[in-house]
Amino acid sequence: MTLQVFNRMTRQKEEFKPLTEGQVKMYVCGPTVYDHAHIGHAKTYVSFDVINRYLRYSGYRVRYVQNITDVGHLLDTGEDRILKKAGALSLEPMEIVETYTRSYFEDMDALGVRRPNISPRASGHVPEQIKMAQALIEAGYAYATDEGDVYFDVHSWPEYGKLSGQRLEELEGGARVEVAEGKRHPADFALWRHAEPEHLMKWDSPWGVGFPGWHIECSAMATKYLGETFDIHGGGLENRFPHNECEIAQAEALSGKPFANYWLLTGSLTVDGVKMSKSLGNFITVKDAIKTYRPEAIRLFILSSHYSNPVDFSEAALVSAQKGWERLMGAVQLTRYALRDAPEGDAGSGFQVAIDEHRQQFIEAMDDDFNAPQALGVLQNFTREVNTLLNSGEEVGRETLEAIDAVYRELGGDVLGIVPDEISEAGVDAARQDGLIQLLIEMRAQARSEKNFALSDLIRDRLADLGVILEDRPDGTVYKLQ
RNA sequence: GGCGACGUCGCCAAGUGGUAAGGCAGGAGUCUGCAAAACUCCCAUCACCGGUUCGAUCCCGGUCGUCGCCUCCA
Repeated sequence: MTLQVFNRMTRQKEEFKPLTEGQVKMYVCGPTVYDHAHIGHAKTYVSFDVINRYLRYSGYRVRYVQNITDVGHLLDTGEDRILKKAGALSLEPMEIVETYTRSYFEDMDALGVRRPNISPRASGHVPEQIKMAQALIEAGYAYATDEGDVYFDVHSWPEYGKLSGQRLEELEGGARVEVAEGKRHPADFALWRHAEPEHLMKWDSPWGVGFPGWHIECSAMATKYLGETFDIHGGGLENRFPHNECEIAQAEALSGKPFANYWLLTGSLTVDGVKMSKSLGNFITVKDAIKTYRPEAIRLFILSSHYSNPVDFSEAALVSAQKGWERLMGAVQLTRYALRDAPEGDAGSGFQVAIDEHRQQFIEAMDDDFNAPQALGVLQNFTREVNTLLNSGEEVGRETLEAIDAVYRELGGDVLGIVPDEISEAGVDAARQDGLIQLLIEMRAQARSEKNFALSDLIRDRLADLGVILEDRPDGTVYKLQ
């Protein structure tokens, strides 16, 4: 079976065929860097991270471009988000941009999100945006006003609204926005805005001093790095209208070609049933979430529902995800313990059938529009079988153990990013810590053999207080770090 | 009002025209010095009402409800 994806543009599941055999060009709308990222961002970017990872696992070469919006994204008051923040903190706008860009990558790194191949900034691509606006004017799709603003003329582009199913007539009726001076139609959107003298981020242009509109950066940068047509355009569903719609209009009006072949949009994250967003103030930052939960558990929580569905955040859901993750990791750890002094040879090779089966099921799930929740189910079923095997008392040879470990590393690690390569605490002397714990385990074993259970339980309890959990197995005692 | 989704076990969440994965929680066991972990067993007819069909949770229509977008948001 080949990869199928649900294309929001055509509203159906389609076979994925990249423009160039073996290569995928993907663009995902990135964040506006005026505040710390929240877990709503995490949902979108972890989702696309897994899509990126799975495409690579499937053998594709991927060029993944995700922009950083650092100019032009206005509040409904007309203020630039970044300028507003800069003014409030008496900082240069670019200090704000730098601070939150770093913060964003810090958070995504912590969540195990692989960095895009290119993270272009809007402010670094102003010439490209001006050029595109100019071309749109020349082609008759945009017009400049006396004030020095440039607007896209939505009526000149009959396909405007095709992604979201919006019709211009309906928009007119529902328009609550104050119509800017000089617009021919309320739905016309800005490609370029003139800057007032006190405005800090501004550039020269054929229409005077100003700054680019929000939507045009994505069209300009996606086209620059991926070409006039590329394979996948991603982002959050809430940006479908007007942002994605405007991107399409700008790019396709100029090129006459499809902007992107497949539109993959993620469902929003809600908190107590309400969308988490900066403007509502009900957001939980990634930095806060990581203080309480393992990054892998946060990933598992996000991957527990399909990327295109909305997901409701709750403490209970996170706890449940973390427990589920611990169950998986129990088997991973058991496998790696067994591997330490595994007998050579292919004992237990009958298990290879189960390995192949589950690997196949996992691939089938992911091939079906990146169905991570189902793939996780496969991994959990696999885990039950692994636990049964490793607790059976039968000899399991190195070959089989390595094959099991490979499943966890490749599917759980490389693809889903929830199984770390090494189970150890960062920043501590792992070897010394391990030695000390082993010493205590030996002392406790001695106490147990003398039936001194008071002492053996004391050792276990005191270690548990330190976050070291001991588990007695027929073949000895193992430990887990909490 | 318009556009787009969704409504599956206590919670989260996959899925299929032929009586429904998985995780969490819960109950009963096995194992254990006791635990923990693990394993076994138990735990849902899929919002409601019509229709199509031999048969629908999955297809169509309607009702109710929830959410997103239409205004900044990933």
